[in-house]
Amino acid sequence: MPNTNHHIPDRNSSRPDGEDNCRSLETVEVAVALPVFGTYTYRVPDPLRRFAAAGCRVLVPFGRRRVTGFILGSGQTTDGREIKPILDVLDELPLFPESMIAFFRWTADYYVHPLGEVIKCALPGGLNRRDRTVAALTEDGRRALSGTAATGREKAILRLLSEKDRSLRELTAAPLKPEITAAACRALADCGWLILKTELSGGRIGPKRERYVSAVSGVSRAELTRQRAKIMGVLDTAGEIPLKQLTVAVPTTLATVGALERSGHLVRTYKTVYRDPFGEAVTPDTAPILNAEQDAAVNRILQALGGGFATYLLAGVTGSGKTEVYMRLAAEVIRRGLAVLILIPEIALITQMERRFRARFGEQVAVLHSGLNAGERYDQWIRILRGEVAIAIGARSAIFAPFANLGLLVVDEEHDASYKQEGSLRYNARDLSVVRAKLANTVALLGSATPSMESCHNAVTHKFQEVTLDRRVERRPLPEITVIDLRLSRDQRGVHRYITPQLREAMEMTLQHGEQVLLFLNRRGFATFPVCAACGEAVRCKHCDITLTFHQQRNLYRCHYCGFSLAAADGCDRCGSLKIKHLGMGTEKVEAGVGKLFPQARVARMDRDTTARRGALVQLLKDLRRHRIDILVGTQMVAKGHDFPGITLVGIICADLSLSFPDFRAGERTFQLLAQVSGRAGRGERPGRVILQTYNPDHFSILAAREQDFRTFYAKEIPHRRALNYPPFARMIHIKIAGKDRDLTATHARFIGDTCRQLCRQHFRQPPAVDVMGPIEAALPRVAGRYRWQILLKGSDSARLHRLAEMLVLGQPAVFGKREVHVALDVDPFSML
DNA sequence: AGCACGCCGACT
DNA sequence: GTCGGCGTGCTC
Repeated sequence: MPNTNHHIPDRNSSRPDGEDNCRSLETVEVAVALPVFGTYTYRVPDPLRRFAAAGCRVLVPFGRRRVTGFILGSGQTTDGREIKPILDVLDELPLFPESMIAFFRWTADYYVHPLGEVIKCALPGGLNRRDRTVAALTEDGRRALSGTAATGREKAILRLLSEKDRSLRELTAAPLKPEITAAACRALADCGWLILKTELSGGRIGPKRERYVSAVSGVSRAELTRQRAKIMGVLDTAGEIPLKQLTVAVPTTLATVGALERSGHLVRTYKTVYRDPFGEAVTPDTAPILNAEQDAAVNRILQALGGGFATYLLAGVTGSGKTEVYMRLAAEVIRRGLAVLILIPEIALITQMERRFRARFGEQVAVLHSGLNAGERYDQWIRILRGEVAIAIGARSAIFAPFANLGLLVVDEEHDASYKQEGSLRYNARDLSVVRAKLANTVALLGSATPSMESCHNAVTHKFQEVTLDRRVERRPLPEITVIDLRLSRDQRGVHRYITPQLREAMEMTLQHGEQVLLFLNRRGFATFPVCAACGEAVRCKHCDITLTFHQQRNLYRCHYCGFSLAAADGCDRCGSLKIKHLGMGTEKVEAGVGKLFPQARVARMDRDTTARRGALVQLLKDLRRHRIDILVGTQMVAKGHDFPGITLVGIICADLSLSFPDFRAGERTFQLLAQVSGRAGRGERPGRVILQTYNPDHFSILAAREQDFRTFYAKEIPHRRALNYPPFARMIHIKIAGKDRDLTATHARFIGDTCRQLCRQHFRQPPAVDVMGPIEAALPRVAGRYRWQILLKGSDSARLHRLAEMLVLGQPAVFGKREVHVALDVDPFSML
């Protein structure tokens, strides 16, 4: 039977008085969903008063528009200013608990981001309602289109509108003719050729309503046809069922059902249902017996539960059974009537974790990630909000899950860069989890085999409590890692250059034993450095300062930064030669080479190119598990937390790629990546081994990865961080400046740098200092046609750093107000490319 | 964000 | 002289 939607009883819309003391607010404080700092006070008209509560969305007048806002609480008295009334309350019940408002405020403050935008970002998408201006052609306008009164430019606008009405935003959007401006449209409206009307748009996402049918008893069925009698028979046994289910049971038309309704035999009703994001059902499991180490870890953290705020760092080697620790703690938290939030870096791993949790905890689990469609996401949110689930598992955005009674926050693979949101609100969900735990006065648990430098430092300085799992479950040994010096095979040609004899031998042995091999190379495509053999010119991107990557499968050169591509058949851009040398290797080349070396083996590839299609990744993982694949070649995607029981050999093709990144975290990332991918070996019955090929066999990141010991790495890395005053000793805010005009962007970058230095001189006369570094050109000076500059603010006093950022955002409108140059702040940056 | 206000160059 | 370009400021 297909997965049917769960039925939810509809709530009684008349709320008992006194249920919530907020519901008598005369004025409310509202954060609007716009890039506006500060909040606003609105009056609540009498008829809306019983609906207005903290956490509800409202429609408010703002300037001459209507926008969505969020009620934060009761309003402040404004000094004699006009107070406008709210126009509508958009939610019957609050969309988030009042307790989360302090968390939203903290987030907005820390990341120097407008509060309303933070809340909008936190909520499931598709809820925002706002006015938009729509242009429609008038009769006069239609005539002007064929007449001579209108100029060419005016006719271009009118022609667009002759097809259909269009919003002003759509008309003035960049890809459409740049000469279309809002002002020009307004001028046409003054001529009477078009009219501009205001429409309320958005907010389409909401509960799903499904049609149900049920029989009415006591109506004579003597006259019914056989078909209709059969329908009634089904309803008699099934009771109230979804209409969809009825039409499956009895192939029938809606007209027949309608006729039966009119004759009074059945009634149709609507019910709110949840859209179900879960795949196949899972079989329940029972908790396994913990080993002594796991048991000790669980007990230590159990003692902290209920004792207020604390952060625990669970440093457990790969395969040490961290998930089981999370599940034991979750069980206890749930037993106490509290909720558990679990953050996982990637969707593929969420699915794995979600299945394990559903096997243990059944229906009490919700998921939140970008793989859900808008409706599913909304429903999962509502289930959490109503307290119908006790566990939510999700990606970084799930840090905003609307629990009012959190008892534990878990961040798995806490070192993972995926917790850092890039884009407009650049938050780090791992850091926010500690903040949220503090505000909820509860425990945050950060788990990793390769903890970040920041978390290690917090453990060393006793801000975090460290709990370790040093051994794998069932006494499985950690894989033995052999380091191979790639410099020795520099003279080799073709595949032998990157598959050394040692790796090849190990692969042969593994395949002979019927075991699986994982080959890791952190670069996709076939060749990463295509060069014309005739003129020596590299194949470059038109819009970025970077060489393109050759993709054999699609026979084209592609830019991994902006998506630009060139057909391989066209040859060299400069001299037209068709002879292009494919230097630099990616996973595609490794896959091809390995296929030739082991023609009898089944080789598959796992990278962004092969997993882009929905469901492709899950299929790949399934094939691997069922041993339909002998050798899997992949990028960092294979390094992350997966449990591959059949893999006994991991080959790291070239360990150095991430080491050469121009970033102070390059060493840390390299260590984490190598230790993690090594951890994929020997997770089943048979022990694993790793062949690690590198040009830098003596680099401490690589040596530490060989030991699979984050403490070794930490001890070596920390002096560098201290010497250069990098995190964890200092905090940083990264200012990114980008624009299409080279000179304008550079000039503006210098202006911002000068402004920062001036503010520092004015406000921070005494130490501790805030260093303003730059502006310098970004490591990739041009991406997608935009010139990029950056300024780094660095200081050990986080409060000062933030004051500077705030002064920039609030007190220096010229910095951010330039139309041609985009300026963004990145607090605690992860990647500084 | 989006809209109005206000200040400067190039046109009827 | 004005039209319309864009920097600046404001939205309860």
